[in-house]
Amino acid sequence: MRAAPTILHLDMDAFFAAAEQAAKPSLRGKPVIVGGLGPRGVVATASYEARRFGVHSAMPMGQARRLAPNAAFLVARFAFYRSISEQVMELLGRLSPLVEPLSLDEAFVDLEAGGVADDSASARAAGERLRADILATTGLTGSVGLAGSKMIAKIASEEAKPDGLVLIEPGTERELLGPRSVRILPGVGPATGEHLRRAGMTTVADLAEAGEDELVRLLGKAHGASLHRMAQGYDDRPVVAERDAKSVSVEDTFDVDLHDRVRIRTEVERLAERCVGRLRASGHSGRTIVLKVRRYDFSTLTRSETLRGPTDDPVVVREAAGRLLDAVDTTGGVRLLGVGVSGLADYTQEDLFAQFAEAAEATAGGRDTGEAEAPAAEPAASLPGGPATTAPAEERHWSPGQDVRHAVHGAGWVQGSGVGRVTVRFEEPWSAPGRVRTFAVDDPDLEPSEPLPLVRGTGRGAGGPGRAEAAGGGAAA
DNA sequence: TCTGGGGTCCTAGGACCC
DNA sequence: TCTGGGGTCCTAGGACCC
Repeated sequence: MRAAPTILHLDMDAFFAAAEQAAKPSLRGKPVIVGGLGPRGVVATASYEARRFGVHSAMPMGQARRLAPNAAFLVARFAFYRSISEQVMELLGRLSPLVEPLSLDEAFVDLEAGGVADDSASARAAGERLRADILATTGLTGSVGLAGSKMIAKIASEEAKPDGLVLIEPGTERELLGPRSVRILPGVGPATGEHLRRAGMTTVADLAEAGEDELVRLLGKAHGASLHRMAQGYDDRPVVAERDAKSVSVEDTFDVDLHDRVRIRTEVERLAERCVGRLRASGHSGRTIVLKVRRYDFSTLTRSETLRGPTDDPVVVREAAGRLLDAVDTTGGVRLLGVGVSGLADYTQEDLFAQFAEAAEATAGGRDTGEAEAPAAEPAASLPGGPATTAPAEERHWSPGQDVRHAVHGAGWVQGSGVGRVTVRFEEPWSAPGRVRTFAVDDPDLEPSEPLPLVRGTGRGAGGPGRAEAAGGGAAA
């Protein structure tokens, strides 16, 4: 809590969808929906045009298709969004050493710590300059909230959307919050909201008038106490630059439920190896292995096992996950499987002794030479997001939204594919809306390519044009 | 075409220890 | 020995967030 509104919250507007519109001129001004395109996909982000049809984040894709059948439906390209995010975060870093990213498209910045603002006027100026810089660098708009606390800054940026800035003068928090729904407070979701409603509290003012004792009785110690403070407009959480990861996990929802026990085991092992790949990439090892199973009826359970010491050995994690699976009843079918590791330790501080003991124990049954094979064993999953990570090598798969390059027609993106054909629109971020052409899916002139930068000249970020990775050449026979 | 994937934090009970 | 109380670790589940 401070006397000047020097805590800034940035929230990029409809980030994934806006990035796609910036990359694809023909989609500007049109409804765009980004998310999982499979039979069980959900919406990650809907453009403002799509929101007018009632489409929103976390909505099942099937429902989104019914509401907005003419929208462009695109697969999420996380590597691309990450490259834009890095450019934005770098701009934030110029304002202050205290930047706390919350996700790819959202962050808090402590302007006071950066020495760029110490009152309302200077804070507003810094916020407006930031918005202009983001637009110039990425071609995208972001909304800014400024306030004396994190909570209020976040509420302010929400209020500012889209493409705006809202500053809330310290001292006016309570009158601002009072009449609003309890749901605007961070930490009040559907369940807590319903809980409070049944207790007769629907507005923040209701909450503020309730005693702390009552809220604690209703919601538990931590939640009740924190809500009591938030409702008064009181929030003194600092902006924290680096927070260590606490867990790493991967999960897959299958297009159809899995019944075959052997297949289920194979998938768990694959997930374990992917999880370790991510764990190692982050420079960690971990002690607790978690298996997650969602059944046909959406009921979800987790089983965990804590090892004697941290590990980043794929064999150890795979075998632990396998043991956990042994104790789970999967009759009726499995919709989702996940494997996670928590209790993270710095890779460099890893207790090799414990790891050896653990490996020896887990191996009792028959792993041969231990260490040597482990690291290189499974280079497979090359980081999240890459559309083709799970695609079989033989048959080329074209995802809607994917960037491609054609030997004759140049840069474009996949609009759709089916029955042996793929439709490509040829345009670039800075070009006019382009033309559509159709090819055979195995056309040797067509290859996947890297995203182009959104703003011409700022060559950084998206990896630059040209480099295609055409695994093994297009003539897959 | 009914429900993703990656996280965080909290609670509660039991085991175990002092 | 009729019975306490606190602290920590582990496990499972739930709410919430983007």
